[in-house]
Amino acid sequence: MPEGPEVRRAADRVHAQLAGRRLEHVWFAFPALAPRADSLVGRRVSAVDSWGKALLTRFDDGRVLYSHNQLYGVWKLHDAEREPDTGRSLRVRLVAEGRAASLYSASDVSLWQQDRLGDHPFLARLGPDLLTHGVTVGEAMARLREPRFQRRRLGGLLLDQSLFAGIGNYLRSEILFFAGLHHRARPTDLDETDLAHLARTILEVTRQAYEHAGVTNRPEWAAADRAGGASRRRWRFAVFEREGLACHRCGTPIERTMVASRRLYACPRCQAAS
DNA sequence: GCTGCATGATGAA
DNA sequence: TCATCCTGCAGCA
Repeated sequence: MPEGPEVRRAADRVHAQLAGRRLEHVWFAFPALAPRADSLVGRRVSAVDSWGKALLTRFDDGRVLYSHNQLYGVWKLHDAEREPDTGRSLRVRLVAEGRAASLYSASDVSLWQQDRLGDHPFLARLGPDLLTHGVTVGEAMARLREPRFQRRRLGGLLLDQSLFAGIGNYLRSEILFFAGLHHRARPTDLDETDLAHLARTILEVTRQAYEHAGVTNRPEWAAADRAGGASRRRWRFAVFEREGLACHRCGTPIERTMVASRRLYACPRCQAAS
C-alpha cells in the first residue's frame, strides 16, 4: 500500500482492529526491536495514524511504533489464533484482546518515544500530510509559493515529501493530468488562477484516492474502461500506466517519459509545455 | 528458475 | 543524477 492514501487506509484498519485494546503479545523480527517487545505487553494501543507514507502505532505509555512499507510492506488483520495465509515474511505482530495485526515484508520499523518522534530522520523532513493535517487550498498555495519550492519543476517537486507528505509516483501523474500541467512547469510559472487550480487538484486527487481505495480515475471514465474489458490496473487511473491509450479528454495517445528517475504518464495535448 | 521492474528512499558524486 | 538497498511478483525461459 505504497502512497499516502493507501497508508492512511491501512492505518484506519489497524486502528479499528487494535485501538483501545490491551496488548497480550508483541513480536518483532528485528534484532534491535525484539528485546523490547515484552515491554509493550500490557500496554494499550491508543491510536494508529499516518503521516505521508509512514504509519504510526501509538501506545498508552507514550511510545510510538514507526513503520514504512516502501513498495512491498502490507498489514494483515486477523484473529490471534489464525495465521494469515501468506508466503511473506512476518516482521511485526501485535495481538490485543484476541485480535491481531501483522506487518509483512516491511524492513523499516523502529520504536520511539512520542516526544522524540521529531528526531526521526524521515519524519523530520516531511511536509504536512494532505489527509490528516487538514491542509486548505490557501495553505497549499502558500506552500507552493515558498522560496525553497517555487522555482522547482513540478515533476520533481511533487515527489519531494518535504512539500506535501504522501504524494507518490501514481499521484504525481494523476495530479499533473487533472491540473492540465506539464511536468516542467514551476509554481512561479503559474498565475493565481492556475496555482489555485493546482493546489485544489493536489488536495482533491489525494482525497479521492483515500476515499476510493486508490482509484483516481473519474467514475464515468473508469466505467467506460471497465465496459471495454480493462483490468483494474487499467481502469484505476486517468493517465498512469495508460501509455498509448487514448486520453480521456481529447483522444490523443498518452505518453510515458522518465522524470526524476520515475515513470511519468501524460497527455501531450492536454498537458502541453507552455 | 531467472531477470527486471515496482505505488520508495538514501547516500555518494 | 546514479547506484544501491529493501522485497515480491510478473513475465519469460
